[in-house]
Amino acid sequence: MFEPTIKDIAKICGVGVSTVSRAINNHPDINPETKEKIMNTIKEYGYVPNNSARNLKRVDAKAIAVLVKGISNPFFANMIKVIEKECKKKHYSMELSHIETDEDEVDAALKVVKEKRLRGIIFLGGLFSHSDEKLRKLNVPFVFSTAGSIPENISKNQYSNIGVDDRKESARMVDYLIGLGHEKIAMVVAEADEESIGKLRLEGYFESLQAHNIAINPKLVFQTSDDIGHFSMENGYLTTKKLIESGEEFTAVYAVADALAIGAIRALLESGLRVPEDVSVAGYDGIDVSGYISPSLTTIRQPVEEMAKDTVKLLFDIIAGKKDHQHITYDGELLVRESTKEIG
Amino acid sequence: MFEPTIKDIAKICGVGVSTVSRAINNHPDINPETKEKIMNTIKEYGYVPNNSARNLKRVDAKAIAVLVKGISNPFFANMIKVIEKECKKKHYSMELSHIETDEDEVDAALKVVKEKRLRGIIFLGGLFSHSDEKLRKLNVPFVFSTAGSIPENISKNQYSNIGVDDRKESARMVDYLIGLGHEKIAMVVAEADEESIGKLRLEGYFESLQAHNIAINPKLVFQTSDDIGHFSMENGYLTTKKLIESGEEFTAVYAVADALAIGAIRALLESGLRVPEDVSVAGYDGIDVSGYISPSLTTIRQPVEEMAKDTVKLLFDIIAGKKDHQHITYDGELLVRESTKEIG
DNA sequence: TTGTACGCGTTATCAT
DNA sequence: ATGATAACGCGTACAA
Repeated sequence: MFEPTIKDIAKICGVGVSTVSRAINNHPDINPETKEKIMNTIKEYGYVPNNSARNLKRVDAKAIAVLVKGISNPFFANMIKVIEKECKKKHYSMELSHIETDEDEVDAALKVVKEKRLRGIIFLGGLFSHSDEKLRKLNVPFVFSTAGSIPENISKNQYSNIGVDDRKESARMVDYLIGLGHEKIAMVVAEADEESIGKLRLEGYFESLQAHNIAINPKLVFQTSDDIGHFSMENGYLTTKKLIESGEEFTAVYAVADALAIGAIRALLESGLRVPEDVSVAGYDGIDVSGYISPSLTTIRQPVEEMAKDTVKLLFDIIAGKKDHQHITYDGELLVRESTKEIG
Repeated sequence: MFEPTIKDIAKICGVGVSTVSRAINNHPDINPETKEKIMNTIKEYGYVPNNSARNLKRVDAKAIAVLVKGISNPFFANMIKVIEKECKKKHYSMELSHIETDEDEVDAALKVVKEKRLRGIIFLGGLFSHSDEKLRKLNVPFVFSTAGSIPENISKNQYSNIGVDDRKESARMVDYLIGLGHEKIAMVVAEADEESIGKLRLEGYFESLQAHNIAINPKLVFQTSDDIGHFSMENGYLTTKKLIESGEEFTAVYAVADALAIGAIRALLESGLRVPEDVSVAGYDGIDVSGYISPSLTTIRQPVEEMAKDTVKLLFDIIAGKKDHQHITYDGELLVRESTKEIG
């Protein structure tokens, strides 16, 4: 199989390599006829420019990268779409890359920046446990998005952060449940031990209970299993089964993610409990499906579109030198739906 | 900001570049002490090898790429996970890349192969409308997965194909509904006009009706809107609303995707119709959530895990020259659950 | 075991 | 408008 290079094309056309390069890259200084001839040979021979070689030379890529932690999270799918659309508007290309749960996102970022000469990075998901020093190495602007609340350990002028305050919003949900008369609120939580959204949301739960002088009952806090998808419906289902079997009394279940809540509802229903008549159920995230199931799920919706748009805008502003790093917190929206109900 | 290259590291360590290279790439011919010293300086200076330069030199990457069309499809998330796991077992790395709906997957494949010197490609989703000629340019083995049924227009020894026969499985679902006594089966279909799974599944519907001598009522076939996500719950919801408003009589709704079916159920419920007492609903795909909603959804489950595993295995076998291209068809599994019911 | 030098395919600079 | 040529950063053949 013959893989033509730019040299081959040049030779075939009887021109220099730079002319071919100009044809490919839409440079102005080129005779339209020459260009057309070159483009035709390119098509004829199926020439595909080697991106590695291009990136090697290129200084400036007019591109950004989006680094997503946890590809399976449907929550990100929407954000990515919006980000992509916004990038297109600015004539930037977007490199999407996903990182393993156990991979260091800053290391990954370091790599792609070097490889592709990007102008900026958006981190979706993941944690904040990065040293100032490492972050400094990343000498392109970057924005963390949907990252819970702002950690105190790194200097704020190193990076931007956009997201909702998970602790606060979580407390708001529990406030709401308490307002409905619930006091025995069971908690289904994932990844509470790590520095993650799970922990923040659990803290919000504690915070709200304390604020209302309701004693915390540790027997009502159930951790999901580590063996299967942490935020999966299956995990919500199994964990809620355990809760039911524990015999502990409860009038509401609050799960730190909609997927978990959906599993929880199923588990309750199968045990003969009605939702919301016997038990109220609340979730967090506001994923699409939460509004289509029956009963539809009361949850906290994050303003995904708005956040995504602002993330891109902010990043471009920083790239253009128009702005400094910022830390923006959005309010979540409490979506009161069918799965929660006032009690006696 | 100083970005050290391999030369800088070599100079700092007082060694040649090749020694540094050997240290990085775990080559055997190197003094352990030298290696340690080099690795330390690398860490100290935060040296990150430039991947573009590496790829440019590299002939053989021990890596494959997975090209996914439609990142938002939760159906693929599972497959990708399995593929990744299998790749790790073989000590291959996996490059995940997503393609726009309107992008040509073969062109995209051509690019990544050149850029990364990959050994093989797995296509997830997407269509088959590619010319033999173009496919031939892709001189690494590739496997199409979950691609519906096999098209006749390209030579089968050019590529492999793994998937379920969407037309047949779709017919099976309709057979089942008819077996329950349903004759007025409404259809919610997406992308029926293109050469896609939507069309195949619709054909299966026609096939089954004809086989049972039931007249096809075009007024019961509803196309989803093109304006919003083709396979989204919202689209299923809105389309079913239209169906209900049309006044056409029906006892069952068959949607060509679970997401659509979930939207359909919601629409029916909101209109005061009970599922399955008044209307049976069936989906297709077997995504996780279909088993957790109430009523749980009768659907066709594709053997995702098995297919993903076999896809990887087959690709590796072809790479190793152990096998020729193959075309494997899996049987779907009819998951009879709560959303369908026998009628008088 | 280690170092030198060349080339991978492209773009940018400079000359023409 | 076009062509020759020097980088880009790395791996590797070959020499030492």
